[in-house]
Amino acid sequence: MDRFLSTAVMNIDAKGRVSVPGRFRQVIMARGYQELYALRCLDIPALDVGGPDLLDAYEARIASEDPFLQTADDMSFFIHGDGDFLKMDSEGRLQVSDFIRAHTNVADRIAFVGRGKHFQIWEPERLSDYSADVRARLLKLRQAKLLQTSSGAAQGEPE
Amino acid sequence: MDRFLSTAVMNIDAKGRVSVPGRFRQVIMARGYQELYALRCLDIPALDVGGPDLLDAYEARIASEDPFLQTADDMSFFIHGDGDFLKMDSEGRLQVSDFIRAHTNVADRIAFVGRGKHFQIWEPERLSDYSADVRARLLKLRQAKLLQTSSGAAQGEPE
DNA sequence: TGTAATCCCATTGACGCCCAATAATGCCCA
DNA sequence: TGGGCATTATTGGGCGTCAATGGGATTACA
Repeated sequence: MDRFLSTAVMNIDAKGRVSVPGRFRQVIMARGYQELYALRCLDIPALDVGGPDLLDAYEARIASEDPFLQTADDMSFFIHGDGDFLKMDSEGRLQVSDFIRAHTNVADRIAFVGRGKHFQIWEPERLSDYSADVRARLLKLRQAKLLQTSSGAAQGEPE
Repeated sequence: MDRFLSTAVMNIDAKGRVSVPGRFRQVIMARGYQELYALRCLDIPALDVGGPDLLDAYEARIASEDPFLQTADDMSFFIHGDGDFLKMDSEGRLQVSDFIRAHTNVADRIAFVGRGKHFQIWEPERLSDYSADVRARLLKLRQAKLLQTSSGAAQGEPE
């Protein structure tokens, strides 16, 4: 499997380092990432972390914007200038920099959240809050769909 | 048969392990699953467990969404980040992790419920409650249909 | 030359692997 | 149809391995 999946919470040691979960390290190697690039998410206190192809997705997004509008320029600034590299040491640990701390508010524990082709970094408490929000939104969506199609009832799950 | 069918309740041992029912293990092998992936059901205290193709269905669903809307992001978060791997040991047992316990409330016994292409994990008591709920809903639905179609009453039905 | 990042090695503890014991099931034969 | 046997599923628990961690030594950088 070469996708980042599941969530793991790791401890930050006295020197400010944190081990990247073994499963994630396997994915990083399988994908051939030599270095990790981190971007601050716009509307949530999390970082998107991935290889060079993390930028590809964003750049494709920029390409679809009108280059004369400010949006494209803002996006470029956000992606190319406002990110940071995360270097892993020989043990697969990375330094929890101020860049990470300031945006996520992590203190002594840090959550790694798989997102398929990349992963996210969260402060565990904030993550669980966000997770509850997401689940509530999806449940609402599901119930709305039920009302659309048939009469109520039918509790089953997605096939 | 290569579908997960029926229900089995198994004991959790002192080391926090539980044997996957032999019948389910046969299906797992027949389907060639090397590892199992578990998702927390949205509105019930159960886990959906299946192979990698459990994700495939969801990812196909995501692909049909506008990737820049929040719904697609929520779905990705739920599927990629909010699940967990269940590793089976050489005897076909799996570790009952906190991830499982927190959502299902299992203590010392755990119910495996076949759902065709995947199966579910339940706390036995809650499962029987849920089973009663499902039957009640279906019965209500059926009776409502009866009233709609034919003249009222009609108590005894063909078995 | 002080600070911080990186490397290296030791320790720990969880997890997977293995073997053995018991229980359950199906099968065969009288 | 019933009893005995063989096979398999389910358990229990010991042990080794490896990931996660802690901390000292070394190097890079300002």
